Amino acid sequence: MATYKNELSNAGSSLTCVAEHAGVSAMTVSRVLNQPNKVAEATRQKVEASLDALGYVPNLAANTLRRERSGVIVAMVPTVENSIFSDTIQGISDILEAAGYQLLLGCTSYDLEKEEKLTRAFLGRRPDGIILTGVSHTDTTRALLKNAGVPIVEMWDFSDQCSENCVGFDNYKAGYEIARYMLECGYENIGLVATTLEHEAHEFRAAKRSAGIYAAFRDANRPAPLRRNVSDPLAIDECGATAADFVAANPEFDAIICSSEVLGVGAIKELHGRGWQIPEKIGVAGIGDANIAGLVHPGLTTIKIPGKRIGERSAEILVERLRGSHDLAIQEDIGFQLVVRGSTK
Amino acid sequence: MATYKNELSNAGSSLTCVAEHAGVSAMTVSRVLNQPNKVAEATRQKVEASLDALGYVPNLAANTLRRERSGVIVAMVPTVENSIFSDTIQGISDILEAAGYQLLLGCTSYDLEKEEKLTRAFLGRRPDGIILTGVSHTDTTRALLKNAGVPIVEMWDFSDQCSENCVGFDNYKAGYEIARYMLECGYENIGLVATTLEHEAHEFRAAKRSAGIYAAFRDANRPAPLRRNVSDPLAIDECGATAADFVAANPEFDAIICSSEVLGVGAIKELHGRGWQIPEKIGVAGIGDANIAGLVHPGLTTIKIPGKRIGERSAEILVERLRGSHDLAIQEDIGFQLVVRGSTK
DNA sequence: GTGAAAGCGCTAACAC
DNA sequence: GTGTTAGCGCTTTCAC
Repeated sequence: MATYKNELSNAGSSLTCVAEHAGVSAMTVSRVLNQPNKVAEATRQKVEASLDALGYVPNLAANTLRRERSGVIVAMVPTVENSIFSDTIQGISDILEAAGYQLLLGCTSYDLEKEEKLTRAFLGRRPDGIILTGVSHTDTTRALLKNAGVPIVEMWDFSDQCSENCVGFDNYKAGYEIARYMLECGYENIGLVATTLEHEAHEFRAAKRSAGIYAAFRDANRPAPLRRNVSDPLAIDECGATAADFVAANPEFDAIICSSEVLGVGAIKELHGRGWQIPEKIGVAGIGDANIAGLVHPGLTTIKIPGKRIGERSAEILVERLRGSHDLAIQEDIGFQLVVRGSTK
Repeated sequence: MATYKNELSNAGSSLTCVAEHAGVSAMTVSRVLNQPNKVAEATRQKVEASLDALGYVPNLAANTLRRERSGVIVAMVPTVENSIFSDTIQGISDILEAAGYQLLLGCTSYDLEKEEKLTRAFLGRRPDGIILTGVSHTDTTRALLKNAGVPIVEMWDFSDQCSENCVGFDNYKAGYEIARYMLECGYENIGLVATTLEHEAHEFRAAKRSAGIYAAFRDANRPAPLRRNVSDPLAIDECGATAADFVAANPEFDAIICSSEVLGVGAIKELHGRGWQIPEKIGVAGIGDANIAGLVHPGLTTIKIPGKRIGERSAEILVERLRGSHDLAIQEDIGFQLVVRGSTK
């Protein structure tokens, strides 16, 4: 005897329930959902009424199992708490939603081991595609991804030697550019405040930016800048204190380059608080312009990275790939932009 | 004949493949994965070797289908681009990860219709729980949720009459508190700059905050403040311009209350830029302290909302509920905090 | 235009 | 301790 659930509990309401309710077969209901034009008008209306009456919600787990296609895209970013990647996530989300995909978001905390763990866990969902931040991953992560045969996009970095899809900017050039600008401004004694994340591997994006900074000094025939590292690059007050202490300890400095937006803004706030004149007494530059560089006074001279665009393009490329429009890996340099504000003269 | 895939493509590698490779039944492999102590040591090692050799990744779609439990929690927030909800998401993510759940994130753009759409789509994944922002939803959304029988938590608002789990703060009180503070400061002519989102329903959180503000004026026997609305409450420059124009048009103002952090910060920047002395000439207050209120100069006097805590508790309560520890709905008032900075005297 | 059968990968329930 | 059977909800294939 029929056992379809009534309107008060669709928790188990299946195609079969709807089929019984409408007096047709499950297949017909499935067709109404997926290829309605292959169903007679009268049948369709009958089925749609039952669909409504039972409050049917398709079970996408069954769908995934049968179709070997989940409609899920995984994206992993280093942090979601800080706003660095907020607009990237928004960009990804917008594109995926329009294309009918759902977003499974992971947060790696800048930790490749955690990225590996998440990759393993997420692959269980049989995602149709994966967006990763950066081009550095553990060997196991790479193996897992390759093994799974899922198309991937690496974002927020750029390398034309990459075999994967890759959307971002050249972190080395970004570092080079801000340093070049500061040197051309005529600053004589520039200090560098940077994160320590880069100890891991030279592939890291922060390490690339530092490398670019050093290269600009070399090309200008200047000695490498004195450097101080911050331990928690997202803690703005701590960053500011470190930067200000660094300046205080090196009276010859006329400027500092900070390797991130948070660092730069923290430095401006703290130096300002301690009575240093910016930019007269000390110039400050940063890298990154997500949402706070323009708020402090004076504003932070920095490198603007089009995060939303990176997210959008990453998702777009993945979607195109899934539609089969592209077979070759795409490497896309989104570029960046020098933004000069009041923190430099 | 056996057809298990080799190491280069696990795309289809199933329990059965692993079982054949190890010379056992699929059930035994399943046991090694789920209840290893019920398997003989020797068998276990053999199976684990095969698991490794084939790079087996469990298919969670099949798991979900069979177990009627997906291990997925859905969370929906109004925006992911602005940092308002960033730490809430981080809080949710931290707790869920520790509890072994995956997070499916949705962004409603402050739109209840979109929330309904997303709800429908996400329910297809058979999530084990759902976290929603606010207590206002369309009737259909409510019906869908009820019908699905999924435990839910509503966050970022608080109502002790709510039949659902609810974690947040009293938006009305938050509005009341900032207005009360400004009145007690001795400001005589206060303007109100607010968002227009509240046109929808009086349930909306922004509308509640406004209602609280008006109530504070009434309780102080003051007439309702003059008010101006901003159209895009997330566009900081536009917000600032609107606020500054409002002040310029009403020379009698000695202070303004802004209904959000972005508004408040935008106002300070723009007023400062136009040469208004803050707080001497004009006081500025806001609501919200996600990450920028303390960066402008002077800092914004505002209401700090513990977003991360809200996210953590929301996820915790959901997880407890899923473990069966609680049956009754929990309403938890996380509270808020008045933060006085330089923008008020 | 519609339906019946089979099977995606997994595990609960029951043998042995 | 291990294997067999059945079925979760869906769609592909083929039959009518």
